[in-house]
Amino acid sequence: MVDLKAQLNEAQLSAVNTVNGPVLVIAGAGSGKTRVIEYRVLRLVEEGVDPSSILLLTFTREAARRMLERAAGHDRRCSRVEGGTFHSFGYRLLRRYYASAGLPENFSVMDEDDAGEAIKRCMDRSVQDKRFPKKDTVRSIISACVNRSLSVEEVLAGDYRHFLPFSGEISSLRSRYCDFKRKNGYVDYDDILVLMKALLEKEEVRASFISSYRFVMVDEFQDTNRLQGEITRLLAEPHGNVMVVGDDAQSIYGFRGASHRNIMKFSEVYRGCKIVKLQDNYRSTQPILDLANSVLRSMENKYDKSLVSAHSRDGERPAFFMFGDAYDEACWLASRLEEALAAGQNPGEQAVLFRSAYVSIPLQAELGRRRVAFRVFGGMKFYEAAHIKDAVCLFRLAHNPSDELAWRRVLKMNDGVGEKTSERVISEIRHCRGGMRVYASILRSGKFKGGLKSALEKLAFFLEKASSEPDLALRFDMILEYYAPFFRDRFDDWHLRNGDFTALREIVAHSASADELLASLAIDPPQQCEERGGIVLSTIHSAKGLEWDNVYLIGMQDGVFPSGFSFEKPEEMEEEQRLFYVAITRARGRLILTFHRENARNLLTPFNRVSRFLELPGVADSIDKEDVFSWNSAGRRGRGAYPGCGGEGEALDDRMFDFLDGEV
DNA sequence: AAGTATGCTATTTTT
DNA sequence: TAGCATACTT
Ligand SMILES: Nc1ncnc2c1ncn2[C@@H]1O[C@H](COP(=O)(O)OP(=O)(O)OP(=O)(O)O)[C@@H](O)[C@H]1O
Repeated sequence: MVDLKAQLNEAQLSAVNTVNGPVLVIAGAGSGKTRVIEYRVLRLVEEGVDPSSILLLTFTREAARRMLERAAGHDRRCSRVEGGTFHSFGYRLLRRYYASAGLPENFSVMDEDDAGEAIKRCMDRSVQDKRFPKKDTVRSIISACVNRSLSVEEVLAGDYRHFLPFSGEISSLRSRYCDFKRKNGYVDYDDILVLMKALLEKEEVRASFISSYRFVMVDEFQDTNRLQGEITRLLAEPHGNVMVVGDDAQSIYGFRGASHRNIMKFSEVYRGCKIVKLQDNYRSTQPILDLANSVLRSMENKYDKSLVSAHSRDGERPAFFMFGDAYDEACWLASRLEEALAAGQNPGEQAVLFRSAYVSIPLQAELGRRRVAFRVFGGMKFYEAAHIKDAVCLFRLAHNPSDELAWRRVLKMNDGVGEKTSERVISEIRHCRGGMRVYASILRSGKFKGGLKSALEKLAFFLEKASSEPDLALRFDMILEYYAPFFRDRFDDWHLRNGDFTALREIVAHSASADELLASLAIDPPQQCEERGGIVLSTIHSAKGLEWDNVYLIGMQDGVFPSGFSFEKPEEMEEEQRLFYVAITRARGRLILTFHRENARNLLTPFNRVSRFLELPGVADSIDKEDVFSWNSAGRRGRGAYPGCGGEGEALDDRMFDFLDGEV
């Protein structure tokens, strides 16, 4: 038995020991909320609760894996606890009850790319007006409707005023898109939640499935949306044993329909629930927390928190550096990281965080040049690259020949085949039923002529061969063989992209089934497939819940962080500020912020001012401004006299921000 | 008629 | 840099 008292403070202990009934744990960053879940799982299992009757819902699958792994370190049975995201759990539910959800057995999960293509296809028929929203915008609008439980009009009125005249058109497009999904057995991300909720309301499912989960825990509850809140309620209904954990000040997914409403209303929905507040911060030194507190205090929405280091840990004050351009910033940081590694620091304890993925590109180039190992989290995912998507669509087609979106992509790989020709071929096979042979025979039938004919014959041959190969890795090899000529033809840099296939093959080889593989590519995309270890480069969003000894927050330009898209929207500005709070509180002992002048982002709006967050009351006083422009890639010191950029420890003042508007 | 080359524009965060 | 509209080519 693990001695809980040695691992947890009193408040944590009371949360862990409240086994029955609803519990709300609400507390600031680094106060040990995740640890509460970990030890509560452990305690339940050690008490003899069947691990498979415990359900742990987290924000990413990785987070669940980490928590359960740690708990399993104390008691191996914990690894049998059911854990994952709402989406991954929902997917499993749909696999089991597909019929009740009105889905065919071989339904497939669309990623955003697929959803966009499907919408475009539904759009072609009606829309002419140039001012009509683009397919990706339509997708966001439709998604917002689902995630925020609003009508198209309401979403438009809130965030897309200029599209209000198209409200009717978008609504009908939405229903055409839904028809398309239903006819073709597709499920998009939002459908997973919608169908999941619908299933959980069915008697059949309640009796057999829900009742097998006797303890439900949800982490990061401040970032759940309305549907997820409902789902949580339904899961907990039979027994009321539900623990939710979160920090309203860390709500950073409002753009995706999440609302801290769920966590704020929890105690109203569950009257008499146990509320646990954790006061002590075990993660960071007090100087870092002082900065975080200043950010919290200057928020419009008052948070009644103040983070206090549990052991009054003192340490370095956060430092701020400015650079003349992105390259200087990258070189300086790369050097600093190299020094840290040379001094024996663990690369896995160095994290570079940024608001948007593109900010990290110069640093990636520089680290690559210096052969420093790093991993990237967030931003463009590996599986979204065109060549990977091509290979995956070939895989999908071999697995399920009624996958219309995969057909479109695969057909268009051929020269001379575009929108119209692929549509023609698809209309021939659309009403096909049966196995691959039926589809192949249509491709070979005399309906097609010339180059198209031979292309389709090759495709038919490949599909029959691949679909009859049971071994997934061997099937994947066939796919690469078929794809190779297209690949080399289409991508000049194909030799650079080749390594990705090796990585993809690894994933394929480790998958239990084609269904599992395809679902996990969509629902739980591998962030990246390169080697483990190395310095961490991550968007702040992807850094949620994590911590490192040294954190470098780069790209502190106003317009980058906070994002310029949010300037006019107070609610989004608050979210940006919460994001700043999240970023700061990832650091254990050292926090460094950097700014670089942008010379040529585009001619209209280079973001050359320092983030307004650094001007917030108390913030400047919590940060040491280091020598400005004192370092540059040429290794020169003090690149000339810049007004207001002088000496050591000088407090940030307005001049510093203003001079940047002038020519440097 | 359909496909493709070219040049313009907008460019966040993610299950 | 990708996606889209437009003009050009087959
Ligand atoms: N009672 C404790 N004694 C010592 N260390 C603790 C205690 N509780 C938590 N910690 C440590 O504090 C750090 C932060 O804990 P944890 O990740 O659980 O915080 P959190 O509240 O989930 O943070 P966040 O809100 O940022 O996700 C971890 O390194 C954890 O091991």
